[in-house]
Amino acid sequence: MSASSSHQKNTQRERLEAREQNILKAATEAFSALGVDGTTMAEIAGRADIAEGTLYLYHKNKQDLLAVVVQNFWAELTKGALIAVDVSLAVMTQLEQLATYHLAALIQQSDMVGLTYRARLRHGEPEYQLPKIREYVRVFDQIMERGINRKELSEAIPLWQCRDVFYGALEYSSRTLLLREAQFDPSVVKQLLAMFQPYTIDQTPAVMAGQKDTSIANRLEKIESQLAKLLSDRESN
Amino acid sequence: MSASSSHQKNTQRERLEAREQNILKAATEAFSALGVDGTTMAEIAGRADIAEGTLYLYHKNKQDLLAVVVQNFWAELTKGALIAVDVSLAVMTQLEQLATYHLAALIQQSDMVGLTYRARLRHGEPEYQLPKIREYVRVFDQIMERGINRKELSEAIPLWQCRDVFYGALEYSSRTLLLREAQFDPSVVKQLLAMFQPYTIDQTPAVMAGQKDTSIANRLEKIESQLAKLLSDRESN
DNA sequence: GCGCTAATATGATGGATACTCATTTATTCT
DNA sequence: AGAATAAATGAGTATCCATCATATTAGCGC
Repeated sequence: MSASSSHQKNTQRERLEAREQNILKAATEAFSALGVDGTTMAEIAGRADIAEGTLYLYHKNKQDLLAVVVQNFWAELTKGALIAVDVSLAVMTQLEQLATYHLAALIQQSDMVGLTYRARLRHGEPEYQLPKIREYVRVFDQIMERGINRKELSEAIPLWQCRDVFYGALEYSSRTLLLREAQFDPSVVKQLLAMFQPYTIDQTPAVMAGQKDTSIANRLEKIESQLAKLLSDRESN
Repeated sequence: MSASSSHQKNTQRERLEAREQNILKAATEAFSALGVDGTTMAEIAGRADIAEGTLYLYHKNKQDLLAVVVQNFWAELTKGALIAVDVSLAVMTQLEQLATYHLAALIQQSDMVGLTYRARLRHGEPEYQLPKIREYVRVFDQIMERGINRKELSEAIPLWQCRDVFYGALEYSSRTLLLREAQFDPSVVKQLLAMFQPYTIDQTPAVMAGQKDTSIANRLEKIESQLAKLLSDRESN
């Protein structure tokens, strides 16, 4: 029956897929624990229960395997970020959620940050940027775009510069926290978001500001009309 | 004569020092051009015109040599930063000078950033921070301290978080600019500094704002009271 | 079930490189 | 000048990435 043959095929494919996953897991754990230079291909092969040569059927070389490991990490991070951000809330709240998620992830999986820097170095130099990281960064961009569409953020906001401030500050903060052997610190996120405040268009205050203006204008108008009345009275005398 | 012997000693020491400098220069250029993995000890030895074994009289191993190269870079950067910052100017201007200097340096010597990440990885893992980098970072801290002392910055300013925002944002920005093959962009510095504005205590504007407020409020009140008097006088007539 | 073919897995092997060490060369001191 | 000390050398070693000829397994028609 075709079902049986396709079942065979599936188990075969599944075995290959499982092996692929085994290698990925083994490599991730090894790189993470021992560092890139501390990890030999033999070590990875051993952890994945395959021969050293077999690794090269799945990955061109060590650098390539590292890139796959790192890309996988950022892809998973993207999934988590999309879950962590609640699109229905205010944009600044979404940013807070993303920042919190990002900072916590960097602290918890700090090894991956180092591996990411290492994976970027292709020997054909042009300081490549990994596609999965681009996708991850898009989560931030999407929030900002929503903010502009919803008129919660100024259209004049310099998007890419904000992005660099956002991710740059969080990465450096995570390193600082790790250096102090400190835990996640929500004040980092709070301070960072406060710096974005100037770009927000606070809905209610806009109205309040208008009210203030009208109150001054009203007082001025009243004064003007009273003055005019007085003057016209004086002239008529 | 002792002068002659000391002269001998000096030239000897000078020769060793010169060799040390030769090695440093050769290693810096090689690492910068070829990357850490692309640079062999033989390559460095060749560029420094010495035998491979001689390298190991000056540096324990490749990793150690890399660390020296990177430390030297940051030490030079510190010198430059201290020159670039004019202590007599307003603190926000000093920050602008430092940011400009830092961003320009990162763009111009972007290889060094990658080498720095590589140098941090000691095999005895604890994510060491290089002393010369700490010194460099102190330039920022000193400016901020000055700002607090001079009452140009709020005492409540979260120092280390600002530091991470500052350096994190600039490093990420430099990467973005390089990725776009763009040049130095002063707007990056301007936008970044604008985000620090809330922490400043603007001297003259504070007074001016006070004057404006009191002046407008006072003028309105004065006018209103005068009007009220006139009106009441009119009524009494 | 049974060959035949194609796909997959293996580990011995080659080449490259970081680092060592016995030996050689230079320098200092008397 | 000559002994003693310091510096330099490069052949040798161990390790590791990557390859490839060989071995094993799976797919499939009969």
